[in-house]
Amino acid sequence: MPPEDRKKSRVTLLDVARRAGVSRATASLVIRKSPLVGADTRLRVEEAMRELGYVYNMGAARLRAERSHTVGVIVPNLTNPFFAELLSGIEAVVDAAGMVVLLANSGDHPERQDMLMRRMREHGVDGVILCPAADTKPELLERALDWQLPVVQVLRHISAEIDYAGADYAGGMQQAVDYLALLGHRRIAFAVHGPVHSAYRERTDGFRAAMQERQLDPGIIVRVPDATASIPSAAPLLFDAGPRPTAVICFNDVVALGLSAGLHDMGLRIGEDFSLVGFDDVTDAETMRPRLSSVATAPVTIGENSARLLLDRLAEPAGPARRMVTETHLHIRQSCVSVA
Amino acid sequence: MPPEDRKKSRVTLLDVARRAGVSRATASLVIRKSPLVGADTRLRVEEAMRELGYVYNMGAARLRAERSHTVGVIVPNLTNPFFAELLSGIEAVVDAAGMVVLLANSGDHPERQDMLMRRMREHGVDGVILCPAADTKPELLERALDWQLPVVQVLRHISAEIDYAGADYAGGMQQAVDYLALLGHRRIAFAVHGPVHSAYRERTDGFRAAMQERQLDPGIIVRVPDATASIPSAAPLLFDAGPRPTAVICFNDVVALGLSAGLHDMGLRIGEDFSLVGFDDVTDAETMRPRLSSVATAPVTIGENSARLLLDRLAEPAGPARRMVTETHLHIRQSCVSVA
DNA sequence: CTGAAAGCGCTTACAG
DNA sequence: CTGAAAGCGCTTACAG
Repeated sequence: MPPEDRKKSRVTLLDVARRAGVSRATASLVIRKSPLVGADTRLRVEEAMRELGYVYNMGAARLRAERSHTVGVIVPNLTNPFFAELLSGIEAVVDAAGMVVLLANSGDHPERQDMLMRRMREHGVDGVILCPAADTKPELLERALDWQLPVVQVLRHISAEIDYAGADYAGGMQQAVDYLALLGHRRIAFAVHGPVHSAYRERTDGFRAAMQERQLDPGIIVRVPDATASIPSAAPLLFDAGPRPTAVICFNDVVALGLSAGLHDMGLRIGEDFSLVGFDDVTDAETMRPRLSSVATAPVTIGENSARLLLDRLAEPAGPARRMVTETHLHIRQSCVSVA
Repeated sequence: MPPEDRKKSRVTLLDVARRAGVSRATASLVIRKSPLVGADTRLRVEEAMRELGYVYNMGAARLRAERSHTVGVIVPNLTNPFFAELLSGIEAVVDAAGMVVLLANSGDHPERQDMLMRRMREHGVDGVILCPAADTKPELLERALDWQLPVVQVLRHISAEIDYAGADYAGGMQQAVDYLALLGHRRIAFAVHGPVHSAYRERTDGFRAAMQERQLDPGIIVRVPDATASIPSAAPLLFDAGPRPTAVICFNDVVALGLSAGLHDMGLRIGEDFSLVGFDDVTDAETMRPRLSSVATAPVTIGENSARLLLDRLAEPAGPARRMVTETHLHIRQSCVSVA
């Protein structure tokens, strides 16, 4: 108990062992909860740890054991609430596994992402969960394979040979189109923005396929600005592109929020004069007025899935690549009307 | 170049040194960019590193050097966009300093937070940026001091002797009250929610002081649910608490969004029949309709400040505690009307 | 400007 | 069930 001259040098496992009258190896076994140690010995060691204020040194352990209990997470964006929810799901399961996340933001720049992957490696992460920046070269993943660094792709994928957790975006688009078609809409626009990547393509292709399947014009696609604040003013674009749509499906809820505001500014009443469906179903969907009907992609669940995939991979490095693609669900609220 | 039987064991600094025909110490100096090494030697070593595919092992370095180039970040919440922006600011400056963030979510539970602090220590972080959970005991910080673990408080503070980065919440409330008073409002409600902590108290006290200063009734305070989705239905509470207010100041934008929806549901037109001002000015403020007038607390900046504070502290462990409290700014948009 | 030696705090076989 | 020894990959003085 008397701290004596602690302070100056950290208390080590050897100190604990000496105090408990056992060898360092035994103390080490106690820490790792090995069943090899007798109950009384265990107690003595645990008490010594408490008395001395011992703190486990992961760094030293990792050096010897080659495991860091650390997972890298690289996302292209941190301010989009969608990624915040994803991150929250990842953090929860990583944490529950007794590990900790190293977070980094690639800003959707492949070069930065390269640098970050290197940094993660230098820090000895056991694996990384990566939402690949747009235009990431597949080589990045091959290199990771070379490095023996387990990677799981989340939300976006660039290689079929690597674990992946995402949602069935194409299916989600199908649900949105089906719903609007059922309400009688024939001219349905699709509003996109942001960089092009697998999720972008799946959403766009999903929209086109669903429209074609119903013999509807799949070509009313408008691109709105990436900057959130500029989206509202882009609403008129919806009516510049050929046939006047009666509804719009949005690439994500950020676009939906922005267009909803912009349409309002144009004097259109969402859910009365015009229909709008969002994608992702973030919490804002419920708090806007009219409430936004949106395709739920459950980012928290995707995050959890990606973390579980990685944990499984660490346990079974050699297994075949897995994909966890969750179904989407159209959350119907108030932003759509049926048309005659 | 020929990888030979690499794969099985990692290439170490000794391998690099041998390849370059120098000693391990010299190779180490090259890595750390010491000026002691001759240009030609440096080049030879760098080439050897490239040829061998050498990766620096932070873990080993940290063991010897007692620095991990790692900072822990503990927040009470990850899904609130406000924290996402904060995190984004932190990540940016930590990253720019060549360090990496270890992220954890306390869920606003002091016990979890204790566990996380311990975990951070075990992982050897150089310091931690902490947004203390509500009801955190000050002892937590004293212990950190004991541990020689640099901590900076962010957004909320529980000790004046520890660095702190936040915003002038009371001043922000003053701005909100002044603005509404100028528009002629006399009965102004204050809608709060969430756990009680320093920022909560500063906002509440700030509201009360500003109201009193203007001889207005500071007592119309209503508590709305914590769950975002339940806030709209709490809007009627505003009119149950004594004198009928003509305006409401919200604890944060999450409350503002929710009440805005709820007031709309009651048939009130924000910015015409009723006035509402938010707090934090997150991106949603600009995209809602009517646009939300909100007190900007600049979470990204606060995040940056906290990270800089920590970096400074690492450079100068002994200096006096510092506080960086940024001014708020009332961003006037469309959600308020003047009353006769 | 470069090299040989010791050591950071653990874990891992290997004996007993 | 416990102990003595070696080693993980670096950095840190200390000589030269």
